[in-house]
Amino acid sequence: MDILSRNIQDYLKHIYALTEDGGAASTTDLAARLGVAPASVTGMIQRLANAAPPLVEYRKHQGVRLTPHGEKAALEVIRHHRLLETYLVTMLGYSWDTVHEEACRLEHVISEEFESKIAAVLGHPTHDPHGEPIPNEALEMPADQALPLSALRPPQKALILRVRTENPALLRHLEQLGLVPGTKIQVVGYSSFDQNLTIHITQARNLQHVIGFSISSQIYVALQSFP
Amino acid sequence: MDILSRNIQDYLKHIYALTEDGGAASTTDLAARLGVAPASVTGMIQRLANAAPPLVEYRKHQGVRLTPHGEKAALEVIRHHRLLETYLVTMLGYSWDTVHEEACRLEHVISEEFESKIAAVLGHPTHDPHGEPIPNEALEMPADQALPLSALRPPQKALILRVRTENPALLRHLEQLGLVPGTKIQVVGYSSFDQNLTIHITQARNLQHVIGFSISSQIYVALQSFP
DNA sequence: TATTATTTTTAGGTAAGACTAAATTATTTT
DNA sequence: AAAATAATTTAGTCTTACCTAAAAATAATA
Repeated sequence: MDILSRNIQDYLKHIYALTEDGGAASTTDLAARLGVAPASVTGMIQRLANAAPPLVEYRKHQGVRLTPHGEKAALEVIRHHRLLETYLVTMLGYSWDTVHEEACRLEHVISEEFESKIAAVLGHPTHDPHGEPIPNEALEMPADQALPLSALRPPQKALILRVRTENPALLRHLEQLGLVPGTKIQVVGYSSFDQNLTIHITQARNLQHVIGFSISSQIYVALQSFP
Repeated sequence: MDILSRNIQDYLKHIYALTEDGGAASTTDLAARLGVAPASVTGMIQRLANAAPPLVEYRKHQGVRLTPHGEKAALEVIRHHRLLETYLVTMLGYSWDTVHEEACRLEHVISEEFESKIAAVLGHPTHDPHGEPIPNEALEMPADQALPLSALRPPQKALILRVRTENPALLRHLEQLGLVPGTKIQVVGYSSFDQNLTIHITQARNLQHVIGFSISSQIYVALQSFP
């Protein structure tokens, strides 16, 4: 298992995402993300677990996690992806809702030389245009204490760190609302019935939006100490 | 045959190169270029000829040429490749002997949006770093009356237009000699025994090199009218 | 025309995925 | 605890997209 196919790289990338919280990734979740049948996932997982060296740790019915080897491979792909997104937006004028697709294709083919050259041109960025952290050259993920906006309650204040979605329509919507990384907000309302949050954008005088859980759970923020 | 595999794209690219002179491309030549057995080429050629629409015109034992459809596909790949080479050298500091490999991988995955964005950033270049013409957006190849340096005899003068090789070692060698696109030269010697040419570099006072046929036949020039 | 070189055919192989259907195992609910 | 539901795995197939070696056919050349 010397060179990993694009497909395998994608599996690893998604397993990484599903296990970031510390748990294991289930067959079904992986299948849903990858758009294939659960049985296909089991098959691939078995291949990954039996590879030398093993890329995942797998016990039947318990889900998978990445081995150190698998994690390294996943981080390599993720670094490629996020550097590419940053490059495309910064240097080629891509909009943040269209970069994902292009980066998904390029991430599997660029060389280490390409990676290091765009990293240098960009000044070794630590976050991509969506605010996602970019693993450094040693593949260490910059840590931050982000929590989902959906966890906040009035009158908490926060700084938007990242937007965890690739849905182009949603990204355009968020951009319109001004809910992008770097924006300072205050939660001014919460409805326990539908979990809607009312968000006030600190910088703008009269800007206020009501957003549902499916949106607020995808926006990650850092709490601002309340004076 | 809606989306063409990388492999097919490579076949088309090489068929294009082998038929630029007007002739047909032979199975053996193609096999040699692609690094596969002749039988494999025959098989693939038949697939390409039977595709809808057909990508090549093929009669047994007569070699292949591209159909208009196949040519269009080939030019698309070639445009990608040459724009990428130009971009990598100009914007990311690649050296002209290392770009080829990177471009070969990227050429198959970039979108039309990517293509048009780098073309714009570069100011719609007509030639790549090796002097090879870049098809324009309409996939028309810029014409020029280049002829191989090996065809010149003393005391003809010429301008180097392009260097038709991807061999990194040879490219480095040529760069050292100063035999790069844009250089003005004069042929000051010819040996009919070994076909060696003695080349004087016009701009430099005392620079003179003796080069063999295997090199001079890969350098393409435009004749300069002799005053 | 005989020989050589090239090309094509034949027959078969591999690797990477994906799929369905049936069987098994876990988890809930009654 | 038994039954029902949900999730997972097995087993067996299929497709695609190549590749190859050896034999046969064709074309080119001495």
